[in-house]
Amino acid sequence: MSYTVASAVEDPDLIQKRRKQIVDAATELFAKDGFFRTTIKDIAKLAGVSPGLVYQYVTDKDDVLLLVLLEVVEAYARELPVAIAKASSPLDRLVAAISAYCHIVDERRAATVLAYRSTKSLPKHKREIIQRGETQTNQIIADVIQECIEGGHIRDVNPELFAYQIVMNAHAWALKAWHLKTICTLEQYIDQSVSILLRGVLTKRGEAELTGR
Amino acid sequence: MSYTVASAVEDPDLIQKRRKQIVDAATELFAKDGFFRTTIKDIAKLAGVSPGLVYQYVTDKDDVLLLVLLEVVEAYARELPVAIAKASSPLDRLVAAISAYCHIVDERRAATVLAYRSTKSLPKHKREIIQRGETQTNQIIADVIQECIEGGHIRDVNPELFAYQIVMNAHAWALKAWHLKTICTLEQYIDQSVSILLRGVLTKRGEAELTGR
Amino acid sequence: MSYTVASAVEDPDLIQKRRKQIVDAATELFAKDGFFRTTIKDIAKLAGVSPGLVYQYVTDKDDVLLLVLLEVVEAYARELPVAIAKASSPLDRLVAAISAYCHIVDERRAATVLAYRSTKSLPKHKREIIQRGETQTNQIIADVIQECIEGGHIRDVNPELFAYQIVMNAHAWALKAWHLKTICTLEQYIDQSVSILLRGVLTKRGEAELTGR
Amino acid sequence: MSYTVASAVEDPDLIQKRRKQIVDAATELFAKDGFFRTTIKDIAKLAGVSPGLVYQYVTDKDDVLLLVLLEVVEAYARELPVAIAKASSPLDRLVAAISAYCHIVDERRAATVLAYRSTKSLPKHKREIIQRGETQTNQIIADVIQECIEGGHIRDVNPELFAYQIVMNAHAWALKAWHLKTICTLEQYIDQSVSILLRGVLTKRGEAELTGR
DNA sequence: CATGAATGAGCGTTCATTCAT
DNA sequence: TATGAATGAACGCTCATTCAT
Repeated sequence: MSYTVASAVEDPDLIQKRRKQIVDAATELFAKDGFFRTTIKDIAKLAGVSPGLVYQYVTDKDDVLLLVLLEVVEAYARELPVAIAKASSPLDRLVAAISAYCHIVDERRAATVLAYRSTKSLPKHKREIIQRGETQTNQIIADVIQECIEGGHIRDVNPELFAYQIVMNAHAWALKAWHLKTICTLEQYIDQSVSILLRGVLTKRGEAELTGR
Repeated sequence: MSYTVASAVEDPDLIQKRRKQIVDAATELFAKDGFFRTTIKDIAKLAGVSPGLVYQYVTDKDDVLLLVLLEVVEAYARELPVAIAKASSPLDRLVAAISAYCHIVDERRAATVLAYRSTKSLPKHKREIIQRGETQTNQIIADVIQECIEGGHIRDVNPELFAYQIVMNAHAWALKAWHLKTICTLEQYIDQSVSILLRGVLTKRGEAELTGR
Repeated sequence: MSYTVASAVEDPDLIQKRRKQIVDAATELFAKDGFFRTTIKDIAKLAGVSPGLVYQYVTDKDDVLLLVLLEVVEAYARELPVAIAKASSPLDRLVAAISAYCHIVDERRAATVLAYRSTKSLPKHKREIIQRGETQTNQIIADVIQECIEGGHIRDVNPELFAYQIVMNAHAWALKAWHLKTICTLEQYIDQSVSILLRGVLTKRGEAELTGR
Repeated sequence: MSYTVASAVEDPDLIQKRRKQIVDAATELFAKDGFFRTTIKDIAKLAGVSPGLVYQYVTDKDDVLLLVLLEVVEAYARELPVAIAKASSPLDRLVAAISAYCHIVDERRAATVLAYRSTKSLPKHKREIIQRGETQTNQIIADVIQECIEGGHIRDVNPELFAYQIVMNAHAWALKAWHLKTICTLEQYIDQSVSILLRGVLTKRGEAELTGR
């Protein structure tokens, strides 16, 4: 997930501190009002700095968005492996992945929606940085799937594709929260997701394994 | 799907004709450049009318977006029932729904992505009009699911929730086309979708029914 | 002196009218405060239009400057031939050129100074448009000089170079008006200019010709 | 050429050293990019100091310009007398002045152009400091002219005015270098300048004197 | 003395919207 | 009805200047 956003300031600690202020404020405002309706002045004000200050840590308004989306993508890449690591068997890892992804999304609903709304507002090059990050996170899930296939726990589906279905299923919780929240809780959503997504691919052995508990 | 977008012009035929010009142009441009980067002038030019003319058929730039999204939502509501009607058994209807929805999405990839990006740019009231339309379309699928459950073809899942999973699965084809297109064709995508989503919920009877052919 | 400054407005009469308003206002302000200290808003206000209007007739602030300088350069190209045409002999034409150029400069002192201050503020390409116009005007004088040389009225100097000296001598009246005005009138300036510049190059015949009157 | 640019620093040696750094850098940048397009940061960086440091030796950005222009004007005042002193007769001194001024200009073409572009950017008071310096340098030439007149070498022209013509003739070499350089060398330029400017004012005696060699 | 992060006023420019024709 | 010129508020961004360290 390599990227560099240029800054006029040298001190790395200061850069980190200021960028956090800016990104936090921007995330909140972008999520609430959208990228285009949010002004740099709004962000600066909420971050408690001057508008000019922002441009010492960022080249563009685009860059602010990039930083915000990067933060989201990195949070996924950071938290998902941790959740998976707790499970010991391949199948448990897969269940954990489905469930964990939904939880991570739930914690960052606004930011996840933002990613869908705004990634395309980024110039091609910056957009690709985000997409690369996304693909890498998906790969983590695809690897678990691959492992399950090789272990004979689930049948031979396209791992990448299945990973995408799991991811999209989780994202749906954020994208359609306005409605889903009216018909079920997060835990119910996860249960039905696991039950449908997983049962659709389990082998006999996998099935036995899962119900044996 | 009731809504009214005010117009200064009286003649309903003219309103329809002009709005079609405007909406067609806007759909193309919004999809390509996004709502905020598209100007009323751009739309007018592509529609072959003057910028002032637009405001005789629309109150706002927002209104243009509303009209565009309404058109998308209505297309779903129009085409989905047709596709389902061709199938004779409940289970076939469900398979048809999953497949048809993917096809409809594929034909309107840009517009579907647009809906995700831009619905939130609408003021609350207008946004709800769109969401209402979406919910109605989902209901069509939920009804098919309900029918399958009652017929004992699939087990007792939450119909609304399952409908959402089917819808999101289709939308994913548009939202992640940039990557999915690199790993499979639409038909492969549909196959794996049906296979996973459906197998996850089939009852013994449903299973027999499906493999019996 | 070909050039085109793009305009969003179609009607040529309107373009001409508005551009005149804008250029007149800009010329006054640029001359008084300089290009960089003058804002588009200042220009618009003095021209009696809105700031946005300016950008319907001009692409850039640079373009305003280009238009202003073009007007100056064209005024030279327009008025100089007229003044020269009145004289019947080559030598008279040369005297007329020296004198006329000074008068033209005097009438546009501010604009002439502006050209010296600001031409370099133009991007290379636009700058060259101006320089081309300047060179063309110089050529008019160089031609008269050539004619005088061929007629044996003045000795064999480099016509282009001598033309430049005549031009610079006139420009000096604008560039150093702050001081020259304290030591002589325009007519005195012209007299001494003619007397020095011309006497320095006259042949015997030319001398006789001139003093014979 | 009295002037004082205030400084927060006391040590005169340091002031001189720092100001030289600043002025050297500023001269280069102003000449290349113009006063307004050059930022204090640019200057500081090229001078190898911090932006804040600049403001310890200067009150204003204007002040930097003043210092730069002062340096130019002083260079003229310093070098011209030296060149003249070498000549022994009044007429030789006049020829030397014309020639030397052109050489001095040639060595500082960029700075000379800068003076024309930017002097007016100075507030009235600071501008007058520069103009005073300029006038003093001109006086040096005017004095030589006066001497020539009194000695009967040249006829009775307005010394100040003639001095201006000589100065402008030299400045032209810088101002119009973009074109003059394409038609002659500096030496050719000087030759034609001397030949035209001088021959225009020589008395019989002066003429004899000059051709006698 | 020197640094460089921080400020904030102000500029060029865009564009939704209006309205005379 | 339709046009398109005109408006002006608002935005992204720059940079001279200040000041705590």
